[in-house]
Amino acid sequence: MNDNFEDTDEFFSFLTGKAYAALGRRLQRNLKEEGVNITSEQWSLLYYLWMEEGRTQQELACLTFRDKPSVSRLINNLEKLKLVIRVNDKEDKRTNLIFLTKQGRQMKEACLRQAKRTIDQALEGVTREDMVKARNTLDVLYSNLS
Amino acid sequence: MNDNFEDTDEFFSFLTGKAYAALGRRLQRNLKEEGVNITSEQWSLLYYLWMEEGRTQQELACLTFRDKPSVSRLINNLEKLKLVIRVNDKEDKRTNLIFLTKQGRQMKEACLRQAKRTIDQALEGVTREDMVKARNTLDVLYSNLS
DNA sequence: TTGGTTTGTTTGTATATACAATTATTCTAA
DNA sequence: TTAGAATAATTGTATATACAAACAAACCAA
Repeated sequence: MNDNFEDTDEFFSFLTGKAYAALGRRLQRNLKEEGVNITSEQWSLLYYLWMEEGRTQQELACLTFRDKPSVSRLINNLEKLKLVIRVNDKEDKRTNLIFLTKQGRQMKEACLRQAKRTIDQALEGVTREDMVKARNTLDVLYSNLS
Repeated sequence: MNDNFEDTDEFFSFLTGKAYAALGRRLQRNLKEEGVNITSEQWSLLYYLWMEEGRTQQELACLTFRDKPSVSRLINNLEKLKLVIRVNDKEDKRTNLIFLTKQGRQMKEACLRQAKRTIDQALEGVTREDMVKARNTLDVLYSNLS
């Protein structure tokens, strides 16, 4: 990279997270159309539970790149919505295992369908190659900063 | 894009915004090292004021891709920190023009320096070409969703 | 000129996030 | 076996965000 400050503008306008934010808003909107009222953040946590239940909050924090308090509070909200339950682990009482409720499990189909739809909308005109490349660049960036 | 759900995983893990979040955290940390205690969000708003003062909140909202309430509250906080002031426009009393205080103006150098440093840290091992490509991909994505 | 619309900002309300400190449980090493 | 370290989760506090609704000023058309 060269040294002038114009890069600052360039860089931050590309990485302001606007694409990410727009994607989250669209996902939420698409879910709403399907009658599902959850946030994109809640979606991302549920996603890993649809893949496999009984994870710890710690695991969910790792998977979703959040800190533990954030996950704790996300789960509070998901519990209020009756989509998940905390089950205190009998083996290790410090740990909560997070399970889907029946209602949470039933949403899976519709939610994955809307996620797919959101992605299709987002990626119109983007080749798979470009998408993978961008992903890799962002991954390098993330690991540089971690 | 093909149709299987594995893409969902791939896609969302790349676009969880983790790179963006990590960048913001690092910027904030770097600023703190320099003795500047502002958030990365506050930085991004100040950035456009360092380039040109006297902008309206509306303009700042556009430039930073935030909604108007978000900008209003960001400015509340920046006012508390004595870094900016609202000046009610005499031509159009609906409008506030946002100016830097002396203190806000003095931070420019240090803040831009730390931004540059943050970017250098983030982009280690990333070619300019890859960075521009990723940026373009994200821009397409954003415009698809807007 | 006046009444309806548009525009710029703020307020209300809910969610999400970070960081630091705390609590509760488990592990571990003397 | 027990005291101190490590681990899982929660709480406190502050910031940022979205969406909807409210408010005030300005514009505009009949």
